[in-house]
Amino acid sequence: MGATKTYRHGQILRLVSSERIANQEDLRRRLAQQRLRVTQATLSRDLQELKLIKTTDGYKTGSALPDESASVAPLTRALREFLLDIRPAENLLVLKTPPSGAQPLAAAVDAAKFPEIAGTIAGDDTVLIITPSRKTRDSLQKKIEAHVK
Amino acid sequence: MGATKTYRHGQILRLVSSERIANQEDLRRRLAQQRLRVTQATLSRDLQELKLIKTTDGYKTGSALPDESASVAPLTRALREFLLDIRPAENLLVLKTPPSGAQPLAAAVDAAKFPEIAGTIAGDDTVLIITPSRKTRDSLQKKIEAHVK
DNA sequence: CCTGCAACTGTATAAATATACAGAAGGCTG
DNA sequence: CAGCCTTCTGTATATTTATACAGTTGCAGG
Repeated sequence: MGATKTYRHGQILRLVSSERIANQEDLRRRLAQQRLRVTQATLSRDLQELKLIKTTDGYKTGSALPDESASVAPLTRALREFLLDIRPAENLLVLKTPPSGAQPLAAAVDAAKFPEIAGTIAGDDTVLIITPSRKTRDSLQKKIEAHVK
Repeated sequence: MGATKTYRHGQILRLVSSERIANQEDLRRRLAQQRLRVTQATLSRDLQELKLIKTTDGYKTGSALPDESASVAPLTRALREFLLDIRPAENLLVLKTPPSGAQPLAAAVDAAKFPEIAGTIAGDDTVLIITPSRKTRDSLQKKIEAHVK
């Protein structure tokens, strides 16, 4: 019974990686061209099983994601909006923000998942970033400064 | 005017990374607890701007994704279903399947995008995989065998 | 002060996606 | 072979997300 499903999954993966499939209706039509006639409901299930992800640029496999864009853009935004000052101190980095700017900024920094960062603590107008060493702190600082330029 | 939007974005990033936000209604309620009252429509726009992605496990940033699962799972499936025998021959790998199993299996193998594979040819019950060298063939063979175990 | 414009948001609704339910088909056990 | 699972799928519908449109607000230039 099950041969067609696996085959369909293979075809879905192929299509998705080779062209832009904007939604399930698109995909259904595309498959129909190859004699694979199924309903949207089935495709909804297929896409879940294949763990394909809907992006603004069509469905993608988790690995084939543009990366960066998601984590970096909001960080740049947050830094532009909130960052008043950067104060290095050995293996620590202190970011100053306007009142109540620290929480959102820290969230954006955390979301960016810098490998240098051991942890962050945010108060009201101050974010403390802890890195393992002076060297990693320096590397991180450079990256952050690059964002605001 | 725009201060609240950026702040809201920061909060969304924080929430999304710290708890499971299954849908926009969830997110709306969660933000409302913090005096951030906006409608689902606004959140739909926010999530797009932040490039957050909806997964079965809630919204995620592109970087914080589980990975692998997408391409590997269907291959395992296909191998379990179709693979009868593996026959190595120098830089070639011959996979035997039941009648008419070759096309779907080849589709799954292709979709997995192994770096070792130069190309595949599928007949009715035989898939021929071509790799650049004996060494790469060996590497590929090991990977495939690992799937069926 | 007006006028025009751009950014932001809500309301209402369209579009897209997920799912409850039921039926068909294959396999397994006794 | 009957009875019983399990898998897969379609239909119909519920749920979720995106968007057309309109209103508000702040700001820039005249």
